[in-house]
Amino acid sequence: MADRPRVRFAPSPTGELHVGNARTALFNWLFARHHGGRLVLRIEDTDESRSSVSYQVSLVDDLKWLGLDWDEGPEKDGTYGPYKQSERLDLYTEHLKKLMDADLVYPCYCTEEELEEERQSLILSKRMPRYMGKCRNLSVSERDALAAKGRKPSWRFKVPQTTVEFNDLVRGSIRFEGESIGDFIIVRSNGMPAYNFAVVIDDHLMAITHVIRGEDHLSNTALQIMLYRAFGFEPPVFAHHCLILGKDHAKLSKRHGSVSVGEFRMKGYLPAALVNYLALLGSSFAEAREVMSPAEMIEAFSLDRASKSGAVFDEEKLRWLNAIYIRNLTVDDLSNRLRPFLRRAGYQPEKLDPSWMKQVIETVRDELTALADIGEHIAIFFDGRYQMTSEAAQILDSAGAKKVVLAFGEYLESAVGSPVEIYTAAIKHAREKSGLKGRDLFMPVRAALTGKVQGPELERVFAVIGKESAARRLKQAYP
RNA sequence: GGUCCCAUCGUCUAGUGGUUAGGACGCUGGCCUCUCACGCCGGAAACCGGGGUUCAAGUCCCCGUGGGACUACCA
Repeated sequence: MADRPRVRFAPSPTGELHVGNARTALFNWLFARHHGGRLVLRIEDTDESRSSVSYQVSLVDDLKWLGLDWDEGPEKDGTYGPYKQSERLDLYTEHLKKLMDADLVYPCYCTEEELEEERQSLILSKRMPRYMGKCRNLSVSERDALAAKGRKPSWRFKVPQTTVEFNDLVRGSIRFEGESIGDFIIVRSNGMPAYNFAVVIDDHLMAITHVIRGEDHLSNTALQIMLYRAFGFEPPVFAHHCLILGKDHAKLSKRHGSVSVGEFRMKGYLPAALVNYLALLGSSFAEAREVMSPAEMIEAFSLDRASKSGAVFDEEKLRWLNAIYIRNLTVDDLSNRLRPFLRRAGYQPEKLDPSWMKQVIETVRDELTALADIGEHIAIFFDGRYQMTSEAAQILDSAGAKKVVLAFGEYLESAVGSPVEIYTAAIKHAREKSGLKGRDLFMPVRAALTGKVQGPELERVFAVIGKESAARRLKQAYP
């Protein structure tokens, strides 16, 4: 293996960053960092109609959010730029000329309608739908005639009838027979390079040593290797990792639910948790540990531990990891990250007392599995927000419960001391007054105080709510 | 249909010829506890099928079967 590998992540800015692509980026990142190589970020925006700069911005933003930094690419100058395909057009033209001179390509004047027609008739006759090479042997006068009609040609590569074989780093030896491949377009009639053409030129010019990408590119590899051969370029090493699947075992897509990094971000997943989860999907590390820091992942990463079969995305497991990461955050960090989610839940974090808020967060953090869940957990701390559930009302609906709550409230009126002291004494008072203990003692207090039958330790809840608010709530429970 | 890839608990995976087939999520029983969560202890749960090779096959080979990807002037 080259001692300083150069790898690349080459997304097209035609949508939000998909978790599958994020995982490809992660694998490339881990590979580069593990081997002390370089990661190139290249924007593949040759589809003018689908690409947009706003997607490019969000893509770059999501990668940064995930903590996956690159060494060359947008915002990072390098000697192999530009790193955006739309800025490399002259390079493609130049390379097309080389193939023209070598007579390895030809112009194709077929319209999309004609091609579609051919495809349909091939399907009807149960044959493989592929381009049959109609324009391959057009004479000069025929070409001129077509051009005179105003037709702009696309350029097709003359696919050689050879076998293509290569060694995939995760899958081993793979071979394709040339006959099944039709002459494919390398430059479109609008002058833009097609994917297989642009990648080969860019990967070569950018001195990419390892192409690590999803299994969905496996069959493209054959076409690309043909182009490498046509140019006389040395192909890079290929590694095709498995795809992320949905519950139905089909490639993960929008219809399966959340698929973009942005969506998971909105739901309140921590970037570290998402990265950790993605690393676990379809790959394993030497030490069978599930929770790993980026440094540990870099250390243990190896492509030959990448699995070959697809991996079903399991949000439950992501949630579990996320909860662990949330618990490991400092309270200040958690508070900062929670702010936008609080706002979205209708709170005004900037108007709340920071130390009080810190106490609230400390109290509920153990039950938090995603940041966006914060709203439902902290309602009990706000007088105007907590609501009596039917289970709680049921608890309150007994003579014993009333006795407990009244006694607890009675003590509060003249109580002095710290909240914990007051709480402890009030409970003691209620116990003595009612003769009840355990569940019968605590549940009524909890129900009256929070309106719910479950939640954090009562003592902590009381400390956060405070004596006055507690007294008000008790009165409200038994007006 | 064609080409290519893949196949261990429901899910993510360990396993590289000899294991009681291990771990994690989820599920579940218990402990902790006023409750939930956290935490701790336990449980159920898998080698797609058939042929070989071998003293021995989850592991190697072949054939089925099943699943997936690709099959665009998208990447």
